[in-house]
Amino acid sequence: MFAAPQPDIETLEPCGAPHHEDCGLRLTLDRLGEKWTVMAIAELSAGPRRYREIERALAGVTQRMLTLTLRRLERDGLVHRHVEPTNPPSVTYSLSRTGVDFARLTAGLVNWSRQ
Amino acid sequence: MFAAPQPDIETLEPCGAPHHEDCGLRLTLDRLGEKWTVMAIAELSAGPRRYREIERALAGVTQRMLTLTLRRLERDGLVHRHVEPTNPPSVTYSLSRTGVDFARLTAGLVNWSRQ
DNA sequence: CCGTATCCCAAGTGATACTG
DNA sequence: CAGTATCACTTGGGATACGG
Repeated sequence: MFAAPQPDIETLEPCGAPHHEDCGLRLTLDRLGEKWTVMAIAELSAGPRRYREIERALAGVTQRMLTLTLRRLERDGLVHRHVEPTNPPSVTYSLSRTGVDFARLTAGLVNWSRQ
Repeated sequence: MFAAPQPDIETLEPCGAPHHEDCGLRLTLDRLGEKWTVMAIAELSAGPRRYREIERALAGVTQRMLTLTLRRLERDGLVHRHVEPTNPPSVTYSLSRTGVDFARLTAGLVNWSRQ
């Protein structure tokens, strides 16, 4: 994952404490709480996408938020960003191995949320 | 679950749009993003707990945030709140059926976050 | 097409004090 | 014991405009 190792669920308690805010679980949860992350991952789980394609798929997202979301995902190793230096430029995003795992995880959330 | 039905992952896109903010997935994700929710659920997954016990388990939580968290979980049907009208009062929280399901789901998140 | 740069507001959270 | 009531702060996110 993208951060430090973490105890199991029986000793989960201190994870929210000030001195534990950088733990892996917290990073995961914070990410899930971000407004556009899961939808971006879902869209990319269907295959590589260009910036504009993702923008269209995520109805209502602003360019600012989409860029922020994708950059964070890239920083954390969940997506790859490939730039084709044409004019105008062409940028393609795709899931990394970790990103695919994450997508599987969130698919479980999606299903659970339906019933 | 605690809200409206939802399309599957292939048609997930509009879920973040203004007119879809009340969908089940969004509610689930927002809840996961809340700071103390998952830890409270984890603590309760080990058995019923009194207010003070949860407070001690969630190192760093304020009374305000703990109450807010538990009230939201109760409102959404994930935990039960049982008041024993003694003096001083004794209040016990426990997971509902749905809460147990939710705990299982988050356990997956915990494991994934560890590596 | 693919972004950056500002400005601004509302929500989530924390600190602290008080109470039946 | 199990909360409420305020206040103050920080951050995420939206609106808008501009740029290579």
